[in-house]
Amino acid sequence: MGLLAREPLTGYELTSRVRERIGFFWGARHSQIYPELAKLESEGFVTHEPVAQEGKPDKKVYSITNAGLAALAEWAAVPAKPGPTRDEVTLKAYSLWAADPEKASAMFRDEERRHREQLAEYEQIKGWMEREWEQALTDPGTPEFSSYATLRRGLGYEREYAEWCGWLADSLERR
Amino acid sequence: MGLLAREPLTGYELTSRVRERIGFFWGARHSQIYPELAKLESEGFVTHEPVAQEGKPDKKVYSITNAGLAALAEWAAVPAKPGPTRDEVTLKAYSLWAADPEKASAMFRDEERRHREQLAEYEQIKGWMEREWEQALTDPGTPEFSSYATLRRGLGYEREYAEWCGWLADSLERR
DNA sequence: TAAGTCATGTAAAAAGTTACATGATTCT
DNA sequence: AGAATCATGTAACTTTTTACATGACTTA
Repeated sequence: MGLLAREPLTGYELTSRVRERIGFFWGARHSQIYPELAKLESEGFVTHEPVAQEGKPDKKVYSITNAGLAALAEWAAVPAKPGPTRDEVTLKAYSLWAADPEKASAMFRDEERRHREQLAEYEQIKGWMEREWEQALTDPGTPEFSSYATLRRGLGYEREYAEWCGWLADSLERR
Repeated sequence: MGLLAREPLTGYELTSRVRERIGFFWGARHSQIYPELAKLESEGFVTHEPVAQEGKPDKKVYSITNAGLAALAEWAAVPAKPGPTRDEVTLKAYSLWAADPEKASAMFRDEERRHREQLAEYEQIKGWMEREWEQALTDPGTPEFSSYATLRRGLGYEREYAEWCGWLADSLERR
């Protein structure tokens, strides 16, 4: 719904937006999205308009309703109950003492590289946002500011993760 | 299994260890743990010994087998496939533009406070580990080092999260 | 006397993933 | 010719959570 509040989308587009735009902190497959859209529609939070297309299958363009936007605004400011974070890499680190140090350090080097790549990508996007959205970013009431805020979270997360992986790999190599 | 590799435990103790020791990066309730222990036992990765107690219910003390330790060591150095991270707080931030800025900033201040508290707790434990485990922490082949490594991850995670929440709350208040 | 700890399980429900199913167009 | 994109759904399966179920002892 956070995505539909910004622009009307088809289920298909929603699926790719989830992956591309909010993938680092939320995930959902199309098999989850289509039933969820139907459910949200039955609750009055979204509506759809059928759009016929030539040369492509017909599609259903979903948009958020006033009730949906109100529910979203309400939900966004209610404290989240602490759900369990699950990080398999950290879980592996907890049993690393039992593993082969060479394989382990290689694994963490690789993990570090991936986080640094992601970091570089976010840094690019951040630069783009600051150039393109200059004005909007001064106002927390714009979707642009919200996007920028979550991006900053991703940036910090990846930086911290990469640094930790690097430190751990260093420690394993200097044994 | 990562916990059982360190010390034999009952299902009940395992449940509390999961919460207390690895809670920030992994979660499991007792209703998941008991069947899982039975499954691991049928696969030969753990065994249990019944222990009769006076004044308390009898218990089953589980320990890891050689096969279990080998499987754990193997698993620990195999790259984790990137499972979906799910962070409801960041998801909320993505729709913050639609919410009441005052409620939103209060929520993020509160979130910040919680992360700072957790950070302080981890800092205490870190100090304790560095004092108590001085020797073991120089050797990545010890369980102590692994515990220390995951704690450092928690520390970095909480610090970054708290800082981001603070930045976001500041931004919302300076609107 | 009420709440908390120790102790182990099962059942039902919710959530999420993987696989099944189809089909035209466009790009390589 | 094969892969990718657009497009929407369902079914089976796995995982996880919440609730049900029991019971003695200890502490406030």
